Amino acid sequence: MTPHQETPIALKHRERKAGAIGDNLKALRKEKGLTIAAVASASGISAASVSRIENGRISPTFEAIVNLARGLKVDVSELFYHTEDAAFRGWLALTRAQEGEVIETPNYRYRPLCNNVASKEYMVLETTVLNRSLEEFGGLQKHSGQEQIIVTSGEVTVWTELYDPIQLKVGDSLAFDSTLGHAITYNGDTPATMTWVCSAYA
Amino acid sequence: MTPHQETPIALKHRERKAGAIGDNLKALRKEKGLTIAAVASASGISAASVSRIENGRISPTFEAIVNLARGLKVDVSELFYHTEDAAFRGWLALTRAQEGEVIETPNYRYRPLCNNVASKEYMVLETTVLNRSLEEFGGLQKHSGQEQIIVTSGEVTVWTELYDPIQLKVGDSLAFDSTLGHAITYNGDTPATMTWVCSAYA
DNA sequence: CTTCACAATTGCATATATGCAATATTGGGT
DNA sequence: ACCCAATATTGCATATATGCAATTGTGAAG
Repeated sequence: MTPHQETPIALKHRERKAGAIGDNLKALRKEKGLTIAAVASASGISAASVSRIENGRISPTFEAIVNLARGLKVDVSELFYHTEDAAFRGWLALTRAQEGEVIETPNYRYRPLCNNVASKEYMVLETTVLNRSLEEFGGLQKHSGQEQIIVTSGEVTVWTELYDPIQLKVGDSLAFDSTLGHAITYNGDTPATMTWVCSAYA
Repeated sequence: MTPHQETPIALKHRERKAGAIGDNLKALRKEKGLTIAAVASASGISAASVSRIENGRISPTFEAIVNLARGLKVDVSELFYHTEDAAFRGWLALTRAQEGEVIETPNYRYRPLCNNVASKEYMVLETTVLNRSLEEFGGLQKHSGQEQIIVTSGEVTVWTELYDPIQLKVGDSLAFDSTLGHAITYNGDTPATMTWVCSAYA
C-alpha cells in the first residue's frame, strides 16, 4: 500500500536476502526431507545442477528456477526470500478490544489490530468511516493491493469508478482490487464502523 | 494453506505463466516508460541481454533476475507472475450478511466472505468455533501462512505450542504465524463466532 | 524523401550453466 | 573396523547466457 494519508500504516517488507538461492533451496529441501536426487527428478533438472546450485557454484536460469519451484511445490519467491529465521516463526500478536493506538485521518479513524509484527502480509484495522458524501471524502482513491471490508455497525456506501455505488449493512462484506478507484462514506446519522483487511505493497 | 480438513477452502493460485519472463519484463518496463538501455544500466546488465530476455531468446540467471528486479524496483515475483490482464484489475466481490455457502468441519463452521475471486491473496471467513476442549479439537495444527482472528461473539481460548492458552473476548484480536501449532476452542455454553483472516499458500 | 538521433537488435568471443558418467562421501548395520 | 547402499560432488563435453561493438530499426523534424 502506498503511504496514503488514508492508510498511514505500511507493512514492512520482509528482509530481502536474495542472492542466496543456494541456502534457500537447501533449507527447503531439508524441511521436506528430500534428497538432491529426489528434487532433481521432481524438477526435471540434473542432480549435478541441484548440487551446484545449493553450493552456490552456479546461478540457475529462470527456467531452472521455475522448475525447481514446481518440483518443490513452493512459490518461486520462497527460493528468493526463504527465511527460516527462528525470529520469524512462531510469532503471535494480541490486541485487546478497545486497546491500542487510534489513528485519525480526514476520511477514517483507525485502530490497527495486531499490526506490530514486521512480517505480516496484510493488516487488519477496526475503522470508523467519517464522511457522508463523496465530496467530503475528496474523490476516489487508488493504489496497489487488495482490500476487504466487513461492516460492523451502521451502513456505508462504497463508491467505485466502475460500478454503481454499493450499499452495505451490518454483516455485509465487500472485497476489491485496490487499483479500482474507491471511496467509502456512511449513510444516516451515525458514522459506521467496519473491519478492514488490506494487503499492502510498497 | 494446506488443504486441511479444517480449512477446506484453498485460494486458487494466480495463473502461473512463469516461462514468460520476457513478456513480464517488457510490460513492466513499458509501464515505467523506460528504455532497454535505462533498465540495463539500472540493473547492471547489458542492454543486449535485456533485449534478449524480453524476446525470450535467453533464460536469465538467478543473479540477472535479482538485478533486474532491483533495477526496476519491483519484487522478483513481478517478473515471474506479472499480470496486467485487465481481467485481474478492477474486480470486486460482494457477500451479503447471512448469505453464501456454509462449510461444516469437525472443528469449525465457515462462511467464506467474498472468496470467489481467483486472485485474492487472503481469505476472510465468518467462523463458528465448535469445540470446547483441546481433546475434542484433536490436537494442534500447523501449516504455512498467517492468520488473524477477531472475536465477534462469545469467548474463545487459543492454544499454541509456545505460549500459555490465551483467552479472547468479543473485540479481541489475535494474529499469528500458522507454522505455530494452534487450536481454537470456545468457553462457556454457546459456540463463539469470529472473523478469520488467513493468507494461504499451496 | 532525407537526415539525424535514439532505441533496439545481432555477430561474435567468452564466461557460465547443464547433463551424463565417474568419483567421493556419508551413514547404518554387522 | 569393515562393508554396503544411498547420497552428494566433480570432470568433462556441450549448450546457453552475457557483454562489447557493430548493425539495423524507428520516429520526428527539415
